[in-house]
Amino acid sequence: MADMDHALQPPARLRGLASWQASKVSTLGARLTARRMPLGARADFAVLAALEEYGALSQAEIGRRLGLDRNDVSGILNRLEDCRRVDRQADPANRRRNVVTLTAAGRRHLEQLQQHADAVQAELLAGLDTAEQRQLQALLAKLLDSHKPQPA
Amino acid sequence: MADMDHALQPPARLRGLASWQASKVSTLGARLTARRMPLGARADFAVLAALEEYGALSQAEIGRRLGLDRNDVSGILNRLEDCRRVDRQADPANRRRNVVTLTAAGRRHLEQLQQHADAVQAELLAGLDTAEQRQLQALLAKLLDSHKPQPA
DNA sequence: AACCAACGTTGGCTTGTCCAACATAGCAGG
DNA sequence: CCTGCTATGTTGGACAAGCCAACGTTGGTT
Repeated sequence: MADMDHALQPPARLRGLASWQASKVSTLGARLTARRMPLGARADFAVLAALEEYGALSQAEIGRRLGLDRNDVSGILNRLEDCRRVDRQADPANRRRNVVTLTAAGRRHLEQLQQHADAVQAELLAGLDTAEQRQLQALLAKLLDSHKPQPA
Repeated sequence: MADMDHALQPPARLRGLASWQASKVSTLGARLTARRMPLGARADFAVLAALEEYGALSQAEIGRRLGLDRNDVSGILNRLEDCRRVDRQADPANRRRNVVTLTAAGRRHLEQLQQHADAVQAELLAGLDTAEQRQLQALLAKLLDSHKPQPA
């Protein structure tokens, strides 16, 4: 038994490697998310959340805030616009830009996704007590802040 | 200034979402890794580390310990075998299995990759002090342990 | 003998991340 | 004015990771 437990452990060289750990936690989160959310909902959630918090944004601003490429923002907005969850119009003040706005349907969809996200969050962090969960979130946030300039 | 800082922040709905944070940290680690390591070296490192720590393994065991699919293990081993970094032979005791062994070249390559991994690790965690780094690693390890049964 | 489970392989599909090229629009210099 | 330079949005494709399906082989069970 103890032998089998030991046999299933990942090697020590990986157990303490933060980039490997983060990758595994990330795919774990992706699996849990996939069970509850419709297809491609993760990116949608991020974009809708940005619009809800900051109001109208250009696509480039969305990308900068979320760490996404312009290209991918474009595709996500196509999906969202098809479902009438965002409104995309040329900015009269700067015709290079598109002003993206959250619609009522988009706001409703955001709240739905938020519930799924909360459920996934609880499931993912179930093995940690409340204090540990907050610690983990704080440490990850600090780590990400320290790398802010880099993302595209 | 403070305005612009605020403008670049991701929305609050995401900042505290562990699955989103982990995903971002993961891609950050991938970016840092890609700058130093040859192509496809992350999976190679994991497999070589497993062989170094546990000795000869079957492909299925490698997959279980690393949370990888059999399919992907197969491909990784093709790469490693082409470079003579592992040896793959049918198990005489159970002809379904392949016994995978680390070669001297594989061991050398592992140590090289370990150095790169250490550098990436340091860069990734640079924004945290030593105590915070250990805390983060411990919390991630505990989280992963709590989900052990699930991975394929 | 017949059935089922495990193993390794091939092939393909989906996400997420990223890069290159293009056309348009604003801006700065002369 | 005209000439670059930058920013923006779009299209297309490359690439790694993760996953699933199917197949043939082998081992174990009944």
